Amino acid sequence: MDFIIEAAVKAVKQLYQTDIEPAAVSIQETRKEFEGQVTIVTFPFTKFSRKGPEQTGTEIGEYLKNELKEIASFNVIKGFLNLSISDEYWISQLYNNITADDFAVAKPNGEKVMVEYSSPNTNKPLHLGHIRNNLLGYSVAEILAADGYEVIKTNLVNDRGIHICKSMLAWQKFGNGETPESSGMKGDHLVGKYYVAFDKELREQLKPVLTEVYEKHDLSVFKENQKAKIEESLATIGKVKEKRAQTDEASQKLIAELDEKIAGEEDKIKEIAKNATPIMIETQQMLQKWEAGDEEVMNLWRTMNGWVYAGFAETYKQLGVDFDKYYYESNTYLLGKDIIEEGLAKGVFFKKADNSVWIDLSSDGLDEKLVLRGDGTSVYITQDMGTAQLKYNDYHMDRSIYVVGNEQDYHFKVLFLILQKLGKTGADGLFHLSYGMVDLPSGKMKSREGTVVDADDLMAEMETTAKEQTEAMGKVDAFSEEDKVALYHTIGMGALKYFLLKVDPKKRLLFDPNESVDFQGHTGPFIQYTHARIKSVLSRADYNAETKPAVTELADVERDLIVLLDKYPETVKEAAKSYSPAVIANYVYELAKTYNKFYHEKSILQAEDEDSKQFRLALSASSAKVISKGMKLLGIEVPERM
RNA sequence: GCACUCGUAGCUCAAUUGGAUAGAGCAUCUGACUACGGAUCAGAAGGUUAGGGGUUCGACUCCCUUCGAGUGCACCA
Repeated sequence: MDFIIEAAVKAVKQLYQTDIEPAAVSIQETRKEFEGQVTIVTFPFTKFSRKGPEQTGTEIGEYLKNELKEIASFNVIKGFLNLSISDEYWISQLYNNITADDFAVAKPNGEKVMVEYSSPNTNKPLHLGHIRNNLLGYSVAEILAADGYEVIKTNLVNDRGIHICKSMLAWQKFGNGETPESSGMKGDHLVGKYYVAFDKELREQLKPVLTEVYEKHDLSVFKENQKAKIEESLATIGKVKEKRAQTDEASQKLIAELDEKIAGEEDKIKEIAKNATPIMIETQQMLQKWEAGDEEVMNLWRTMNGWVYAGFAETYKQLGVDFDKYYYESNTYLLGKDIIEEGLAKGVFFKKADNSVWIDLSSDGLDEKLVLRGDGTSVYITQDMGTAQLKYNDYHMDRSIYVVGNEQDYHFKVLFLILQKLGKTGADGLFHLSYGMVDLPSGKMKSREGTVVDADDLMAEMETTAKEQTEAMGKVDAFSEEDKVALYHTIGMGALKYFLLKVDPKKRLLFDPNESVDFQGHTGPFIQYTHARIKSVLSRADYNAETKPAVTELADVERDLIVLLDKYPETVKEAAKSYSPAVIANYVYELAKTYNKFYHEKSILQAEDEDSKQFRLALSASSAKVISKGMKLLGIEVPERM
């Protein structure tokens, strides 16, 4: 609708002798209860016109109507100028733009963008939280590609570290040589099983250590600094308990607070005490061996990671996501130290007496942040600085997007700020696509309480539900077994993906495992059904896409449909700009809904005449095309029949 | 304690980024052509946008404040 904005700018200049920016023209879709398709808000112009909003609107309306042949009529209600654009214009949009093969196919914009997503740990299988991450990352990559970017999808695999050693050690101790082949388990699940086994053993071994602390008050197994921390916590617990004893039983809120405080301190002690268990000490030793390149440990590491990768590959395939480039932390965890040197030389970082390196971000409203330990070893952020540099060296991308949960907001704020202060090329193009956690009705998913929703299980359940629902309708009896299986996958995944993607990424998402994902209403299958139905109609008709039927007037639903279809390219732009698949999801739903309304109101195959029929077929074909394109941006397939 | 995020119909989500009478789906109730596919469509009911104050011609949106929920504040990753 740029031509309207342009004309409005001209109108203000002609009528009120004032130059305004195109961005200053507030333009929006006309609300359904009023006549017209495009509305200009005229309140902002009253200061130039020095007339009331109605009169200003009328004057601009008159001007536009004379100036633009596309404007058939207008009406003014309060400060809103509603423009009715001619049917001729909409019909020509359909035939000249929407039905064209290159409709909404963006020209390459010459910019490169990297999208990093998934980034799993190789010690346990993927869960629902990972699913959201993967779907978001994949979809954002698709959307950016559709907007003309060259996209590189990357996966930074967390394949090393103490947590990986935990499952390795547990397998060594309790595994009896079990393999995916011998157990029939998917590799990632098998490794996850030993991660759980480790945790169980750790809890057993923790009991005597805690007894030492709480009953015998013997802290001799701990190092000096650990001792000090435990003593501090013990002292706090003592004080809080005293206060609790004096508190009136009636003030329940205060008691709850105090109990929480005690639990918090006890957790701190537990964390420290864990390190004194034999199994944790062994794990630490294993990690040291790994870092030293010990042959036996490396072999075990390679073998078990290999199992996990095979498992992940299967999950990714089911999910329909993929990557152009894998980075492994085992290759990147030592990076970043040269950047420390660089930062020190530039005066961005400073050194403390114990040789540790820091950055002072207090002028940016943040704290001092450690970037290198006193013993010269890296911390998390050191490594991330190095990896950012590595990625840039590899691809020289203009932008880099990290799809990571919002619990790491602070980390990325700091990381990006550091890179900017270092004056790194590309630092301004960094963006943390921070998404909300997936919660259950009971709150967070907790592996210890067994409430984690496993990715593979969930996908399998979705397919089963799709199967039940479809069979109940008895519409696929003619399908081959193979086609049925494929269809159930398409529908089940469509329901799941749409359910997760229709919500604004920033917002937390509630998932109730006891309530199956819907297949009716505002859902993926609703949209898939609409597509299949259109295809069914098209297959029964002799649709001629080449000729242009002589149609000059539109029914309201027909016009609504074209207006929506016409909006698709700018919707993709908006989604790309805000990195939000939800924008696409809501648009496609609106489109499907409008098509269904049209379908019910207007007969296609029994249209009044051949021109109308061909016109409605063109509308139908275009709707199917845009539904299919939009859903593809969400990573959702649409079936021909269902 | 400090910082950040969030709070919209019973439930799950929208609201063109400050615009008109806050819209959808689910659930509830009422209807639909002997069908171009009923996983659909039409309608009813459902709201003090957590509460209070402010800025503005105009506030779900911006500012202040109270309440409630979540997350982060390691020489862990």
